[in-house]
Amino acid sequence: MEQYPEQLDGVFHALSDPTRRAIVGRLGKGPASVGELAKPFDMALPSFMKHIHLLEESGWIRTRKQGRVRTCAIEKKPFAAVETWLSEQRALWEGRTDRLEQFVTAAQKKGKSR
Amino acid sequence: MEQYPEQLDGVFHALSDPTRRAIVGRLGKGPASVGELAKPFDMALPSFMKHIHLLEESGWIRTRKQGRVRTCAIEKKPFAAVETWLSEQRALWEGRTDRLEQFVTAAQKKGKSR
DNA sequence: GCTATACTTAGCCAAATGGAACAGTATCCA
DNA sequence: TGGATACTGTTCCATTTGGCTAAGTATAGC
Repeated sequence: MEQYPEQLDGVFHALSDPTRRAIVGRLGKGPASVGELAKPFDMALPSFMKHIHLLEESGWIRTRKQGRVRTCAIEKKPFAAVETWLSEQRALWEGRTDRLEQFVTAAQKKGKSR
Repeated sequence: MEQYPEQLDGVFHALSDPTRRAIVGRLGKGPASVGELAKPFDMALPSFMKHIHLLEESGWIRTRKQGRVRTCAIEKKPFAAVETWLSEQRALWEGRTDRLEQFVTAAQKKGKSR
């Protein structure tokens, strides 16, 4: 149930940048190449790549290079980590831990598969 | 439904530090003074205060000074903001937006008041 | 009034972040 | 083979972060 705190550091830090949230948002609709992802942003590619790397290191995306194209896809585990943290907090301020398990399980069923 | 993106920057950034997550966790159990909050941390007070200020600016806590004691309490709005973002993402990858409203409403009912 | 308490303000520092430019490398296609 | 495409590696830069110390202010209590 508990997350390794250092992991959460990265998970949340990744979301603190609008470019990265946008990337996660875009990948929610399906995988895409770095080039595709970069197009909407007025930013040099190397700068953009830093965000891609950070997202990969923090676990939000996974990437695979085939030929000269690197394809990116979303990872769902971090969402669960964030949800777990949220529900732990709610459990605290509601003063009862029994709802914790309930809430997480329900949330993950909505998010369904992996 | 949409959040102002700059607000989300701060909301997530605040959570990317373990000290700040711990403070939020502690305040989930009820209000506390800066001194009380700082006790568990092996950190100079001015350093600790920076975290308090950042949490206040990002909206996670509200503080009030009475006499020489500043008391801190949790704010619940940012939780809703995070939950909204999460559910928007889920809605995306589930390919249907109709569940979005549902999920948020359900989640907020669990978090109840405020 | 004096002293201890509870922050505050100010300034310093090393490391990390988020951007840039420029020059590679590795494929793909004609 | 030769050029265009899609990254990648390297280096640079200003700003932000997260910590520190030292000194200051404002109550609270005796």
